[in-house]
Amino acid sequence: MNAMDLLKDLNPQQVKAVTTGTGPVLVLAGPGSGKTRVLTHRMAYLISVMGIRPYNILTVTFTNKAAREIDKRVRNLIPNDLQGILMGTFHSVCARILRYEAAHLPITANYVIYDDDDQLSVVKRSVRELNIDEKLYKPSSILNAISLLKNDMIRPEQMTIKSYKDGVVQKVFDRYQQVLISNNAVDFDDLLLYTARLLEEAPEVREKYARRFEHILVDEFQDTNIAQYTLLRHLAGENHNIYVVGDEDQSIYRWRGADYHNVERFEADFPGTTKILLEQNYRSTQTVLDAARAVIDRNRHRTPKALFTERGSGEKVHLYVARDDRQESEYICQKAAELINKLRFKAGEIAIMYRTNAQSRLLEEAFIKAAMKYKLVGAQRFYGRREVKDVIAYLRLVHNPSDEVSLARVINVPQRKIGDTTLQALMEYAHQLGVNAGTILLDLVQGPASAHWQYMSKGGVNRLADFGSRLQEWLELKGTLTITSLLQKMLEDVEYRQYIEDETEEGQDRWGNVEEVLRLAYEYEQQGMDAFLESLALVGDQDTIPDAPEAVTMLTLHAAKGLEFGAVFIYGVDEKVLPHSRSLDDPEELEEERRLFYVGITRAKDQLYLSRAEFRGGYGGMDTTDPSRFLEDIPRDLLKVEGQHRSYSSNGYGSYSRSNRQEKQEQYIWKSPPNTVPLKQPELRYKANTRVSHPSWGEGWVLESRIMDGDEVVDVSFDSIGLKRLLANLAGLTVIEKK
DNA sequence: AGGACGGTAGTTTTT
DNA sequence: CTACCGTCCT
Repeated sequence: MNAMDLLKDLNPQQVKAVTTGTGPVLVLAGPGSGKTRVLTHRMAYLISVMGIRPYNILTVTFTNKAAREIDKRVRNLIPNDLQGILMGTFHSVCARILRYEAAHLPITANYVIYDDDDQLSVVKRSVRELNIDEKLYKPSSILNAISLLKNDMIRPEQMTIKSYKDGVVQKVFDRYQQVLISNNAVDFDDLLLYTARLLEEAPEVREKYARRFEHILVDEFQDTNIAQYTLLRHLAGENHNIYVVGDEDQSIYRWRGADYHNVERFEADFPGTTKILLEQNYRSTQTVLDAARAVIDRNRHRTPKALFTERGSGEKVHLYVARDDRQESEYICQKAAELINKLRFKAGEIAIMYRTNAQSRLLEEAFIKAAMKYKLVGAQRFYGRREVKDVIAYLRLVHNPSDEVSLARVINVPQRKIGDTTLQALMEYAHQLGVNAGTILLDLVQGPASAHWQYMSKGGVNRLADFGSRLQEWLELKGTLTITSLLQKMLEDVEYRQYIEDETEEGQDRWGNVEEVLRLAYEYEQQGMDAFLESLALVGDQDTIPDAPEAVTMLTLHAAKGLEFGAVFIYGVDEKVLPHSRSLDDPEELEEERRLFYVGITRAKDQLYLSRAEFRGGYGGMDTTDPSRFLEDIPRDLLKVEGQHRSYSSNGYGSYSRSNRQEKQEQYIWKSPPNTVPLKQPELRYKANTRVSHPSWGEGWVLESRIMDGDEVVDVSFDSIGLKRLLANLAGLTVIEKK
């Protein structure tokens, strides 16, 4: 492909970004401005115009999805020209480097990667061994602290101890790391950390990679943490050809260690950086962009961007103020139905976003009631399922018998009468001798001849030895069988199927999940166990969720990043929800909440619906709310307020705490009775024994119809699917005949 | 080893 | 309010 063809569909800013010279480049790309487009065209430009060999290019992303997308799009531009390129997520690139450079590390090349659950179990064990009170210091909070320290590349001994808790974290951190190393395991953070340290401390390794990667490209740069930034700095140290793309305004992972100040650091560390702004937006209407800009402009430490579009101003932003959160969810459901039925929106073009997962519940209820299809993003994870983890743990154990976390997971699953006491005794004994439980287990296979036999409990030792010989056998088979056959053999040996597949539907599902793992294993026959386990650990299941274009998407604002929808609803734009109550006392966190709102707004192509409720279900009863402070920043003339409640006297967004106490009193009056002016009871549109027709379920008989909460609720027995409860206003039923 | 009870916490989650 | 975890009891 020649340069002309490559550039023909780009705007001037994009052309500049794609064709700029070598050296450090910082592309700040507003939402919808063609960030991925620029990155992929730049890669194609490097290879086909500048003649760079793919082997000398490194491209890193945060998600597998992004990596796949970029790969696909570059191949589209320059087919068959990517041989030798290294492209992948930070974690997978690091995993590869570490496998290759294991000789420099405290682990061997067949190390396993621990996920959150595994990490937590190591922390728990460490906490117990150190006699720390789990009530006072929750393992999950300690783990969180450890993770942040690792992201910042701080070793236990480098910590500043400001509180007793810091001291606890320090001790656990130290122990935790020892356990990981002795298990020949790394956690997600270690992948980055080990690589960053390796490049920092081993000049010959650093030079090798820094020379190879003549050009480095980074996606979503604003989300890098210190470890990632450090490793990039070292990798780019030789050639300085580092091309980073990002947007400070979309940095929403501070709590995971991401530090958008890396954008500022970048300019300082790489003098002569070419900085390019992409400000033309191809996604949203000008109204949406103006609202977004009004919200984000109040943040500091950012490069101001003037997003513009050629799409025209479009519709106003809808703001709906509901009485309570239930009504708010019903409103959204109803509006979504309207968009689909009246405005011919595809359900898949509609998304509902919220701050916390818990908020999805009322929405789901409303959708179920209205018989509307929806899909929930990020609810249940395939790899998080118990049976999947069990099966993987078996495989990991055979791959790396030092892995005590996996051993502990499977040694009594299915039950082998090896209880906690026996296992603890085994591990303690092993640690005293400075070896792993697996080592002892395998030695016990010799029976009473084993030097360790007498140190185990009488009852437990035989059962341990039994499991040991199983493990021994599998280890011997490992070299001869394929992954699939080995896995099948193991599952048969332990009668795993009988264990999980009971008569229930759930049992069937579970076995189905196991079969899915087997199927995945089959795909890795050629690449081997290392690659298979690595991909299980590092490849999320984002794309194992089937696409459902006929359903409305419900997702958190975080999960919405990088996506776009024709119509976007943002649910719960109230103080303490967005911004979240936990962020209120920290200005940095408030800025991040603001970015989160910004990300949500800028997902919308045509229609944006913001909603809030004057009463919201707290932990106990109902709480009164204040409108989100972010709403105040959106100019009134961009909004169309659609709420139907209370006075709009104060500022038009529903109650606002100008005179809070008085307001509250007033609201309580409002609450009881709930409808001071009783809503007119709508008349029943459907009666029992009426033949009706539904757009998707066909015909059925009305069994009963009544008014609930001011809505007509109809029970219909459909010929196709049986009994359904529907809202008359939304279901779109037509009467066929009356009996 | 599994069920019942009680206490406690209750954001976001690319890998 | 509920969902989850740990503990205790059978």
